[in-house]
Amino acid sequence: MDIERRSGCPINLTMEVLGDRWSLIVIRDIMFGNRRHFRELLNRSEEGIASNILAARLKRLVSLGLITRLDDPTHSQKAIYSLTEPAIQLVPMIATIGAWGRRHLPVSEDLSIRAELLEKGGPVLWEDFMNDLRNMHIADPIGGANGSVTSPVLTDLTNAFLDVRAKMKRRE
Amino acid sequence: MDIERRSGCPINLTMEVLGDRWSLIVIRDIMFGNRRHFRELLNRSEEGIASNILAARLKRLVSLGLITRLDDPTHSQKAIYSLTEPAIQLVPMIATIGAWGRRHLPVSEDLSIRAELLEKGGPVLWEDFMNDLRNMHIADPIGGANGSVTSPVLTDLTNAFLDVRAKMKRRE
DNA sequence: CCACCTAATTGCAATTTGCAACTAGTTGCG
DNA sequence: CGCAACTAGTTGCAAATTGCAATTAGGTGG
Repeated sequence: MDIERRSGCPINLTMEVLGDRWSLIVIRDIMFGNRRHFRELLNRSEEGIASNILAARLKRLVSLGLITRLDDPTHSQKAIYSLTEPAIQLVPMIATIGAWGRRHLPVSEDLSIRAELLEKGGPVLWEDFMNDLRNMHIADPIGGANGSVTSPVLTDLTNAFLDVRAKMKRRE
Repeated sequence: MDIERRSGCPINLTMEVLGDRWSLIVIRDIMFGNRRHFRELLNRSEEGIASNILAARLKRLVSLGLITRLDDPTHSQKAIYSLTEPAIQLVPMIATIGAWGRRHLPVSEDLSIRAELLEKGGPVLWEDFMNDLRNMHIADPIGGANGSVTSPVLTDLTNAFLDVRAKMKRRE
């Protein structure tokens, strides 16, 4: 698969790659939710992606070099989706997007705590996170998928999210 | 107009607002090209936007509060489109998007020089640019549109772009 | 007064999206 | 073995969106 290349502008080309309603959502779930299998991405999606759309986006992202597809040794039909280096380098962009959305759009408290921490952590935290992601997606994608390789940064973000969600539940 | 609100995640909401092929392109042209009228946006577009798409996007961006539409006093049919504060705060996001695109996609030399300077300038330059944009779009949108209020940062970016483009022409 | 400029709108074909059902095969458990 | 549940998708179809070309309705300037 190839992009259209309406112009050589970096903004335009990035929008041609990621400028649809689902591509960045899929990358976000792989990156922050560590969803590494089709079913995880499908069933645990906040936004309720349809299976055909998910399949099409995964295929497209693989062909664009943003994710890789690897056979899961524990199940001959299972595939492990992992981020590539270009996708990992989206961390600063995703952090900036999250910071803008949190400030200007009607976000919910639980789903925006990670964006808040990511913004507060700044480039130093982003670099740590990117190094964690390299370990879980490039150095050892199988270990990253089955939980034997973890990310300290992601653990902190996830715990903060679960804390806020629990707090919200108690308030109900 | 309202967004769909599939979920309260900041990434998702931002993609619901800007996650299509044209919205950010239009904002980019207003912001970096200072295209403030319909015809300028239509005819001087690198990517060749169609008039119906441009009209629909302008209407949508106005209703989402990212741009304003003001009657041009020099021509009763002309409208001046200006950025609002939320759109001006997209500068860091656009800079980060441009930096990623420049690094990972087949950009052209002329159209990526601004992204390079914006990345090199960092948050300090972004703040200067945002203050310039406030002068040209919020404090005095008419002056900003007719050229009597200008932006030093934008002048530098534009000159660098024209230099590179001239250099490329000479090499042909 | 007429050509050109202004911001769109309209008609229509092609593409994309979204939903629901379905496929084809694998695995775990009794 | 036998069967339910799980795996990654595919298929069919209606609805919405996009993109192109032509057109509209009025305004301006010589």
